[in-house]
Amino acid sequence: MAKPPKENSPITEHLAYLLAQANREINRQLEVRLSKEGVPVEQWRILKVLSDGNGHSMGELADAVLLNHPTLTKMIDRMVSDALVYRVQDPTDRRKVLMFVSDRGKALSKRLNTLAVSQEEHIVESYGGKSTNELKRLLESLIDSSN
Amino acid sequence: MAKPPKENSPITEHLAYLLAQANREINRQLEVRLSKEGVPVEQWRILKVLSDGNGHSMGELADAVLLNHPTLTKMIDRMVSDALVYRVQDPTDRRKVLMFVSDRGKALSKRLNTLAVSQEEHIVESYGGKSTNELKRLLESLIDSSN
DNA sequence: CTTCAATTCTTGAATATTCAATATTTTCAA
DNA sequence: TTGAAAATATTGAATATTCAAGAATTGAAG
Repeated sequence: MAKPPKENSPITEHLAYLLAQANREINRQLEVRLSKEGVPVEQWRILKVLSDGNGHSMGELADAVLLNHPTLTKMIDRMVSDALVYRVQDPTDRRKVLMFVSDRGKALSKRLNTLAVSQEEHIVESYGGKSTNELKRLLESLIDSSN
Repeated sequence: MAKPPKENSPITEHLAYLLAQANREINRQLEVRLSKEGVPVEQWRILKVLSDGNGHSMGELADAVLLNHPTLTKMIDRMVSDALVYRVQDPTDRRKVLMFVSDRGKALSKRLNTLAVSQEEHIVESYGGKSTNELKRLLESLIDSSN
């Protein structure tokens, strides 16, 4: 039952490749939707994570939104300029910076979520709800098994 | 049965996010393996695709290896310097450039494949052969349904 | 306590990617 | 057959990402 690809089998049989391809495609579609608000996918992730209203440290946030620390720092700089988020020094550990979403950021986040949800609805339509749920379940457990 | 995320559900319930997360994780693992040969994942893809021995145009290749044209051009420049691949102008359509893999490139490709296969074997061990195959099948059909 | 190592975030330089424009060749309609 | 439009690949400038180093704070061992 276990069938890793053979040495000479096409690249399209590698899990790593299929994941990259699927991710690229879905990400591109999402990008198109979000471009209505002129915002990259990463900013949607950031706003979504911060929208729980709690402060999140840069380290936490970087993990959650799948960005390296320096990349996140620079993206947050831009978002601060756009008044979408703001920094507060963590009073209990002054090495840390806690990020919060502004009202403006919350409003944008809401609009972005609508767009993201509508994308997923579109996927569910063409791909099927059952497949979508199975795929999600399998991805979650792959991620779990990789830690 | 169809359950797209609600507006306020966590980002971890979005297919787009799960794909990005899984891809990031698996890609990172592969990167570690391939670093033994000092080669980025994209070069593995390129060498693998070219290893069928046929000439592939830059356009074809860019699609196959999931890179934009200019990015591919520059990566190929490096690989030409490293004598892994070479360019030939397509005699039947001189707008096109056909890429071929050199002997040195073939040898490297073989070693890279061993590493990539061993990664997938490792995934199969911890994640299970059944899950791996199901996941691959679902990813393939997601990709199909997105065209 | 004090000092040294670890943690957290940011910065700057090096590197890579992307966007828009260019050059070349082919296609095809008039 | 000619000339305009489309297709293909590359280039250069603008942008973004990454790597390595730095600054500030905390933790913890002696």
